[in-house]
Amino acid sequence: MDQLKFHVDKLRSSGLRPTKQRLAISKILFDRKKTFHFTIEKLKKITEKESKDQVSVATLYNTVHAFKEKGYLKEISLKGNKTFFDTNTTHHHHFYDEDMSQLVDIENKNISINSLPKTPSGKKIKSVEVLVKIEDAK
Amino acid sequence: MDQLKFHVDKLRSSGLRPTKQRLAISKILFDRKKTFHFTIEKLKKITEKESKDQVSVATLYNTVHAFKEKGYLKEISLKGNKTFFDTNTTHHHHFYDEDMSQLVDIENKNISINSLPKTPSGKKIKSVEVLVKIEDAK
DNA sequence: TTACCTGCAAAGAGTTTGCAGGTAG
DNA sequence: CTACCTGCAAACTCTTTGCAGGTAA
Repeated sequence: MDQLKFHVDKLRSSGLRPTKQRLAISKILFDRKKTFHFTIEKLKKITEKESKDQVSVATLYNTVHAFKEKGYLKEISLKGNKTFFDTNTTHHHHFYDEDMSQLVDIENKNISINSLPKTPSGKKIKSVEVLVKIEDAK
Repeated sequence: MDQLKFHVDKLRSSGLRPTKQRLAISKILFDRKKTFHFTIEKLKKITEKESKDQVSVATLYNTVHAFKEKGYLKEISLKGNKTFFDTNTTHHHHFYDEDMSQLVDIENKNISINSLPKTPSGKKIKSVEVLVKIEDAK
């Protein structure tokens, strides 16, 4: 069962033991071909539907945060109360549909920035994130 | 007293009566030459220092939100628990120093984006926001 | 066994809301 | 006067933490 090993390794390398609940979370997050954008609330609903074992919010939070620390997940800069995570950890950007509260990836190669002002002294650039907000066409 | 009229008008046009507390808030926000970035918490500390009248959080929230609805303030897309507002309502971008939790404006003309991917069908672009995260140079 | 993990529930942090007394028009 | 506004505190939402019983190694 190589698929299982994949998830066990993700958990162990994040400093977590592979328990039933955590394996269920790992499968939901990483057994997909396309990028997955989610909030803890959304992830909770999916575990309730897809996993036979109950998963508490405490476990969701500590597992997601461990994955994020390890770099397997990225947190997205968005205003609002809820925190969004992204399984696409490459350098990329987003469309954000506020009406639908939905994110769509924009590949980095599809955006290019011509010029940037000088960085404040003593500082260096850590990342450049572009957020394109969209709405229904009139 | 033209300065007073300026603030009274800002409040009235936002659908609010000009009370002592609200005038104090308006002065703190708009009597400045430079852009002001703030959270409700920061604004509360300033009112405690600069205004002789006490201002409750309820008043801070409803006044700031009315200004935002009217377009006198802009909410900034940033991850995290606290909501950031900006007195610069023009189309512009930001440097964000996460260590200092501090924002610096980048004028729109100082950034140019070469290409954008096609917008999802049935949608149109509402805004394009660039966030440049910075950190201490090594 | 031992150390870590679980669900639960309580605690925190930021924001919003309900209310009784106060103020602008 | 009337409608709106105030401060206070309670309520809400999302997230974090403490704990007693359970599980991986």
